[in-house]
Order: sequence, then C-alpha cells, then structure tokens
Amino acid sequence: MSLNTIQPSVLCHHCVMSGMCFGQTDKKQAEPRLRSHKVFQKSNVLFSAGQTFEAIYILRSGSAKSSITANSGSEQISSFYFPGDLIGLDGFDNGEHAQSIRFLETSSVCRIGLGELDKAMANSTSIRHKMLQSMSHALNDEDRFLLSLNHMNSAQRLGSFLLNLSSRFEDRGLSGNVFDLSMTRVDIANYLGMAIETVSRLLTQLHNEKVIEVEKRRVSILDRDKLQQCLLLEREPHMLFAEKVRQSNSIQVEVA
Amino acid sequence: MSLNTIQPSVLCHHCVMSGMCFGQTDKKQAEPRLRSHKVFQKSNVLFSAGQTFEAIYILRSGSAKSSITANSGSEQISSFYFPGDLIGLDGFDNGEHAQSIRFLETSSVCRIGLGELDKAMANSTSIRHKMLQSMSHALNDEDRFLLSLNHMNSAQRLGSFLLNLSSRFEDRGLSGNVFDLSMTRVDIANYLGMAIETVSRLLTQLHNEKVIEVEKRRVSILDRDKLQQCLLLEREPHMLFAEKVRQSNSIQVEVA
DNA sequence: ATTTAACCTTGATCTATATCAATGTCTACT
DNA sequence: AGTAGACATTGATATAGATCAAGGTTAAAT
Repeated sequence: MSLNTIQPSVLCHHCVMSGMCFGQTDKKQAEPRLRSHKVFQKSNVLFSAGQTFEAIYILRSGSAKSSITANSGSEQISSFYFPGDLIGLDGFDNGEHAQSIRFLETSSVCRIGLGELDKAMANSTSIRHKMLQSMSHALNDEDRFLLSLNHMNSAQRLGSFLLNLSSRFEDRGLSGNVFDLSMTRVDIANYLGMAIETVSRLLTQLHNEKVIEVEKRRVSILDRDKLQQCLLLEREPHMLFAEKVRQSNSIQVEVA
Repeated sequence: MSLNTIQPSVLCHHCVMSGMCFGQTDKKQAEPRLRSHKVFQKSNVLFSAGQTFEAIYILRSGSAKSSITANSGSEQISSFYFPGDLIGLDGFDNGEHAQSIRFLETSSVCRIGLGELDKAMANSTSIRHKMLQSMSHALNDEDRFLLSLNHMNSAQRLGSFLLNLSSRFEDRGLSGNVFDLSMTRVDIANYLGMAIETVSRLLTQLHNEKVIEVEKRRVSILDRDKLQQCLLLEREPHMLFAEKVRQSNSIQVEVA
C-alpha cells in the first residue's frame, strides 16, 4: 500500500526507480542490471551525519535505522527501513546528510548517484513524481508519528508501532502476523520516546492478555482487532478540549 | 538561513519560485507578476485533509498552521508557516491533501498549479533542486522536532519553540528579540504535546526568571544565552544509557 | 567451557506534568 | 455598553511512566 515502498525483488523492473537503473536505453526490456549493489553487515554504517551527499539508496534486503544527534549528545532514531524503502532523502536539504544510517542486520542496497538521479528527473515525469511522492510520503508518515507521540499513551504507541511493522511486512509479501524484530528493545524505546523498561513491561502485558505472543525478537499478533481498538480509545488529554461535552446539565443527587 | 524560506517581498524575483512565476519568458527581467495572489482572513482554511491536490502555495504574508486528524478525532498541529514557506507538499503522496491549513491571521498566498510546477521542474534544474531541497528541509525539521519531543522536558521544548520562532523571524528581516505570537496557547500546547496549563505556567516562570518577557501575545527575549543553555542540559533519560559513565571507580567513603 | 558484555525482564519508588477546579481578561456581537 | 464565548492564569491533586535496583538470559570471545 505504501507508496514509499515496492515489492522487494532482485529484478530492477520491479523497482520504484526502474527507468533510471536501466540506463535509459531504447530497449526498456533490456536485461535488468543494478547500478551498484553493495552488501553491509549488521551495525555497519551506510553514511553518517555531516557526510557529503552524493547518492540516494534503495534498501534491497535487510533493515536499517536512521538517527540524528542533538548538540547535547542525545540520539533519536527517526525511522526504520525495510526492503524497497528509499534512504538518503535528508541530504537534499543542504548538501550533507543530516542523519546517520546503521544496518540492523546483513543488508544490501542499490546506489543511485546524484547526477544519474537528476538526469532521470529531467527526462522522466514519472521519476520526478516518484521522488516527490516518496518525500511527501515520508513527511506524512512523520506527521502521523508525531500525532501518535503527542496523543497516545505508551501502550498505544507500542501497539501502533507493531501494527505499522505488521502492515509493512505484509506490503512486502511477508507475514503480517508473525515476524521478527530486527531492532533491540533499546531502539524501540528510543524511537517511541519511552524507557526500555516500559517497552519490556508493555510487551509482557500484551503477551499476558493474549493480544500478541512475544518470544525473544519473534512477535505474533494473536488478536489484531483488540490491538487496533485500543488505539482508538481517547487518551482525552485536557489540552484538546476546546469544547468539552457538558454533563453539568445532569444533576447528581447523593443519597446517603 | 533556512533553505525552506525566502526573504519576503512583493517582488517575484526575490521568490524561491521566481523562474516559474515569471512564466519562462526570454526577458528574465520582465515585470514580476504573480500567478495568483489570494488573501485569506484569520481562521480561514486554505485546504482541508482529503481535498484533491491541485497546487502548492507560498505564503506571502501572515501565518498559518497545518494539522492532521486521527481516526479517534484528536488533532495534531504539525507546523506553523511564515512568509516564504512552501505549503501543500503533503499532497504529492497520494493526490489528496493529508493536512488541513488554517490561517492564524489575515494572510496572502501565491498559488502554483501542479501543471505549471511540473513544467518548471522538467525545464529547470534549479527549480527541481529547490523542490527537493524544500521537502528535505521539512523532513529534517520534523526529525529535529521529534528529537525534542522525545528527549526534552516541557521547559526545554517551549524554549526550543521560542528560539525557533525567533530565528525564523530574524531570517525574514524582523526582530528576533521582540515578536508577537500569532498562535494561541492552545495551539502551542497541542504542537508541543503538553497541557495548556503547562505552557501558561512555563511562560510565567520564564518571565519571572527574567529570561523572557511575556505580555499577552508579545514575547521579548531578554536573556538568549540562558534560554539556549537550558536546552543543552541533559534530561538524562534512562533509555539513552547504552553505556553509562562509570563512576564506580571512585569510592565514596562516608564519614559519620 | 568459562568469561564478558550486551540485551532483557521484573519490582519498588519517585516525579514531571496531566488533570481538576476556579477565576480572570479580552473580543466581538447585539 | 453589556453580555457571551474564547482565551489565559494559577493552585491543588493524581498518575503514567521514568528512574533506581537487581537478576536473568544469550551470544560472542578467550
């Protein structure tokens, strides 16, 4: 469903960037060939904040996380990436990367140099649109995430996170009901803005309530409905009450 | 400094989109003419979530806020806009707007239709770059905001917010030390993810500590250093301690 | 095969900030 | 010029979730 992603495939013509990677030959059906296909090991870095922006990447297999670092030294994970996701869009801003990318497991990426990309954008309306679409999608994703940070309690945020992962795996033709987390509890806690102990406790709780099953990094969703419903329950923060439903019309008579 | 903004001006050749708005004539010095220049009153809506994506806009004067709404009905303000800012980038994702835009005061915008925009992007490398740059900038801004939500306490978030406004006003040639808030306390609270009472209390507190002066919507920054310093103080959340500085080497001897 | 370090879980306690409540002030409409 | 509704402030109290503490489990390294 996600426009920012594609079905993972070794074949370039399934790729969001196909037109470009093929090299603009006349024969669109030409043998698909990757521009550059590189493999990284777990905890390797693709690029770091401050590094010159030279290319964008498409994750072909594995997973990764992006993070930024504050002056104070604290780090914030801003996204997790799965096959088909575009990486490196942060670099267009000022010519150097704002984020750092670290792989969560053995992974491979396809590299698209900036020159190549610009040529493709000049020539192809569809590549142009795909780029804008991807960036817009990333922006909207972040907005929704922001909403969840400000308007949901910890349990809801964690539930949201699991459902989001689930649907992303499903988009990729994998099971949305049983999957492995490639990130640690520390990563999850950092991303969702809570303490690692809270993540742990909530997972145990959801497990006990038979909403999910957790066995180490393996998560199974047992009761998707229940998980989704708990996200809709209003946290009802005071700050949102521009107009509070008035119940003051009903008079409470206390019988002693 | 912000690449997402320009010096506000009535003249198009100061505008980030100049090449496009001039209409690609030979004479680049031709009389600047706006494509479309529309005025809105306070609390008017530019577009709403769900509406078909037809154009992007540049705010020429005034200010606005964007917000998204959750299924549960709760609303989250995702940005505030000031003159020179691009509005509507959320629409590229799936052809309809994800956000709603509401003006905070009498404002005017310049409208750039999608067809026009695409033509300009096909022809001009610089317009192409400006678009990618703006979106990337918005993305990075959101990441930084996310970091502040997850790693700062309420006082720090509010301080951050005020300093951010200050520098945006300065970028526009206005005073960064004395300015008027065009948004309500409710807006600020919603944006920063805190209760309106907390916003109010913190403003009063900063006022009492002579860091700022608050008189209704008018804010004056009295001690910028102090304000900046408090943002660097680590909140030191447990969740961040992958490796805690070990002080266990020093032995504390208690003298009774 | 034992050590070390990373990762995770669970319980007890503390605190920042939400929530509840009441009042004050400004703005715009009749 | 008075009234209603939006906006803002301040104090008292409650609580979600952070922090502190301890122990357990796993995986890699010697």
